[in-house]
Amino acid sequence: MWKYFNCLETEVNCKIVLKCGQSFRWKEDPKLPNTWYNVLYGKLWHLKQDDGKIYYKTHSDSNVSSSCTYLLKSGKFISDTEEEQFLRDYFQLDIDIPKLYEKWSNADKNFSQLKTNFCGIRMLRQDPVENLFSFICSQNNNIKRISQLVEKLCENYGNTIVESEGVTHYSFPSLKALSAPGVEEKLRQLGFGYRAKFIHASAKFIETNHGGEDWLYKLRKKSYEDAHTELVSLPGVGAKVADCVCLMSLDKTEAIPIDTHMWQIALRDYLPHLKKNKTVTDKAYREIGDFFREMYGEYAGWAHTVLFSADLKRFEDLKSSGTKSLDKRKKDMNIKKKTKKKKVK
DNA sequence: CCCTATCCTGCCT
DNA sequence: AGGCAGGATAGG
Repeated sequence: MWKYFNCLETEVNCKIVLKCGQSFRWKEDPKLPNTWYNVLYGKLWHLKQDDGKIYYKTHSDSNVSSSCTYLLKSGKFISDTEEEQFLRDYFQLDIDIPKLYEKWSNADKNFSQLKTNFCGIRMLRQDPVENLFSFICSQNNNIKRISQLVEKLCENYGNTIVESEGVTHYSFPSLKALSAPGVEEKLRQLGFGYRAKFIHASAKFIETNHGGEDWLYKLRKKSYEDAHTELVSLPGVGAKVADCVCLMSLDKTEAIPIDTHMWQIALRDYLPHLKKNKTVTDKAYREIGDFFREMYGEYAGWAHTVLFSADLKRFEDLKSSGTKSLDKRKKDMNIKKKTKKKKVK
């Protein structure tokens, strides 16, 4: 039933990688610990990491997979016999993470303290359509609600892939489905708020101005700068979302999304002089990105994800260890805000 | 260039 | 019942 290949946790740490906010659809199976499932490219996938191996199996009722637009780096479509190859591509296993960790540790003392507790954190190579629209949903939201919204997109505009144990699993919707008339109204009704307009408008924009999702895939072949410039021309896509898409699905390893978490990390540990800023200006945004790119090199975006995940994990641990520590952290943040305001005045 | 207000909603306190 | 969240945008 399960197939597998060898893969150490120092290479891939599924527990973190699948749940750190790169991708919003991986769910841990409550009955099978350390097991996750998700629909990718027309199939329902189950993954399990154990004993230096990654186990996997897939299901699909329909032949949706034959119509999916996904291409492996080799340029081939995925078929049943190529599932391992697909996973190696999805996890980008040709990239030697321990070696990169070594490099980043030498460049950054702060990083070297993380490397033992947070090993095996790497970028997934996601589908650009799912990646783009998930991150349009992400603005002014937390992971939990982003996941809920993404799921609603799939339920309402995706295809049924497989039904098992009373649960229907859907694919992520196509660009065409999201650009159909009435989508904005429907999404508003479903609780997307002002993001409804952006989702519909971006889908339509790509369809009419660029001729469909092929344009998105082709951004993989363009430079980081070019791809970024193209993406921010979409409605609802600013520098941060564009960098997420560049990094997570367009093979731009140097792209560094600066969200409020990374902003805090940068102020705290690397660029304290930016504390004078009230908001993340375009200039500061670039300064932070350039700083990390200079320090970490070609795969700076991947290094950023390690910093980010470590910070996120700490925060979640605080949360689950009781409300006391959460309150304390919140209070700390409030105090900081107040003192900051005073300084400005 | 920097700053501010506004956009929606659910989840949290 | 009010604050706020893994932002984007328009306008001053």
